[in-house]
Amino acid sequence: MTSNLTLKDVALLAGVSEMTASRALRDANDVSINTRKKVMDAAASIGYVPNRIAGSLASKKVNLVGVVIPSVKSYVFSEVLDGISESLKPSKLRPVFGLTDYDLDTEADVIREMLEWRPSGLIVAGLEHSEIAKKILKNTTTPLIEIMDTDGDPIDSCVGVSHYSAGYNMALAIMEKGHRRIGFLGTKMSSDFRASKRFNGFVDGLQSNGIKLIDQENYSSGSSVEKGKNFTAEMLKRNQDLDCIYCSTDVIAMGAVMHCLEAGISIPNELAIAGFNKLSMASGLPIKLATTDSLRFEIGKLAANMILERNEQNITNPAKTIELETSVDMGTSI
Amino acid sequence: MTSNLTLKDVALLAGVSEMTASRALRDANDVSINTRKKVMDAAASIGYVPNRIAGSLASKKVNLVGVVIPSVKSYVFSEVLDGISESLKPSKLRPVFGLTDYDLDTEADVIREMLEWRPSGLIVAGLEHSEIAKKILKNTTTPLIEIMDTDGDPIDSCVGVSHYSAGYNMALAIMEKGHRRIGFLGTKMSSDFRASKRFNGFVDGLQSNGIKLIDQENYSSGSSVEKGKNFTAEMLKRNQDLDCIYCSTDVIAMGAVMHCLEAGISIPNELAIAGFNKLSMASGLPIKLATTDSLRFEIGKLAANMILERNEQNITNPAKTIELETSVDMGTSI
DNA sequence: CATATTTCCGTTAGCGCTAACGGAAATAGC
DNA sequence: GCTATTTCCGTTAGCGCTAACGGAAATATG
Repeated sequence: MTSNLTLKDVALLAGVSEMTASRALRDANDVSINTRKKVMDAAASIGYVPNRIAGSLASKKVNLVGVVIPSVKSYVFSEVLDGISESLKPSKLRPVFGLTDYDLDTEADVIREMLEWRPSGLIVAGLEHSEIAKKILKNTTTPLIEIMDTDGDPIDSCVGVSHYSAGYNMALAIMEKGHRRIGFLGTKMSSDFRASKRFNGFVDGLQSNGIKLIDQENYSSGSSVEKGKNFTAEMLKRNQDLDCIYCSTDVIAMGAVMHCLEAGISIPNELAIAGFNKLSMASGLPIKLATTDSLRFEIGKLAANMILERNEQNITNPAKTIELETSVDMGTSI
Repeated sequence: MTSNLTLKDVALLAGVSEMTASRALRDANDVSINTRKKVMDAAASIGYVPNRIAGSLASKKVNLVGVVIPSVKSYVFSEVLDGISESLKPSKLRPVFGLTDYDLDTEADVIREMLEWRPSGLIVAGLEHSEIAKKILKNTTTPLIEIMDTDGDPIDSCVGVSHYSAGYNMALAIMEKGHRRIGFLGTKMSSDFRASKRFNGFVDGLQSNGIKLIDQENYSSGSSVEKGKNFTAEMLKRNQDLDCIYCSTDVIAMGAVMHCLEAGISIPNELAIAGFNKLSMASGLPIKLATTDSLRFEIGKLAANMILERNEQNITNPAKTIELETSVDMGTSI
């Protein structure tokens, strides 16, 4: 409500019509310097705050970009958001975030609610959606960018990396370093499709050299350093000859490193450890963690830029998929 | 645009008036079961997505809550957002986030933009704002909750902890453990008011026992484990008899711990370390970090609940400040 | 100086929806 | 049976703003 002041109040005070006041405040170009100043002063003096709801309805333009992500707690999507914010900053578009909590039904609800606001664009994390969500997304004319992941069929445009390849290439890198008795540690992947793709890529990568996973642990609930530590200990107890653990995220890998530090296990001589994401907080570790940069910031930037492009041109330009190349960051832990 | 379908299309197809269609879709209570079904089916068959812009303008209700925070990268505000999301989930209100990047001018812009949408409430992190922002906030009738921090003068309502007390009490806890030669490590605090309040409280706490800070380092740019590690090394080089470092966040404290692990410094015998926030990722460390829980999740929940309360009652209930009690979590690092 | 052009501002008509009222049909009451 | 009540739906008006047009005044053109 902010107060009940409307454009009429400003116009009356400035002694002009509502239309002129509207133009002056939006600095459209059909207003003289004098009247503009009058209007501006009038608006400032009464503390007028324009009503964007009304403005958007009249102009049929809503300068918002919906961003649908699973969570803000995972240290992963925050950088995506940052990239989006940076790209949109110089424009009139503003991001609006919605959280799905890794649940596809919630995602469908969030997407529907977002579209009810008629945003200028929609950025959605991931390629997997419920049937309802897919139907809604296919039906809309709002520019849509699915991000993070390119292993699948985008509905419209897409920016991401191949998580399958990331897993596959990490397997090759690990084997090249001579490791053969390899375990996998991650969270239950039924709802984390990208982690699951990395896992599949990793297994196939090992397979290309005739190697099979010795052990795997998929614990439920989210990633944490502490769980990484505990499950590494358990896995090593089960398989005393294990010489490498691939973790589905750096957070878990940090836990694995912590266990080694505590137990006096030398990395990578006695145990090699690799993760995924290239999280900045892992950079404080005594060893440099082997990982794959998931290019989160860049993905955010590019996705937002695609929305901006589509908004400038009125022509509906065609769907485009950008697959960013990842490479294994060897570090000193494998 | 989502498509150009309007209520009129639905009404026509269902053979009812726009008003009836509107009522049916919002499940207002003046529609028979038959016609409701007719309308629902019609809407579903053509993939109608209601236009909330128009709806909000007509009903003068915008079920959004603006949330203004500095950043999503700091591992701190994500839990606040989570608390807010959880509180709002069962209601019709939805959170909309805006980022200020720790800049008060940006904050003022974000607040202004938020208010232009006439949200049902506004949650803003911190008590320090630019003069412009203060003027806007004082002028608005939108329920406002300032969060995180209670050391200052709230404009309207407020939920948070006393950062001054947190620093003060940590000083007492550290001295009680027998430490006397104490350093402080943090980021430059000109823009991080809460860190600055903790620092002041800490210094005053030491002072209450006649103790002065031996050394302090305030590096620019954000917190990171790596910087915590490096600056700890430097500080120890400067002051070889230091027996404790208080870090302005757990992230920095983790870096300090990392340095000790690498350098073979025993914690807390040779060096005591304390942080702030009680971040979950610190729980994987070999020692339990002494810290103060900043109650981020709870703050988010309470703030959102206050908005909900205000929305239910039409009476403008009075401003309220909730100061949550913090306590020092001793851990094993001091 | 008359005409063409530009600059500036107002009027009209809606954007797509809902609040509020009113009225017809269906049900209840006695 | 007729009136009182409830159930259901439509009509009117308007939320606060802007697009589009048009027209008067100021300036330019030759």
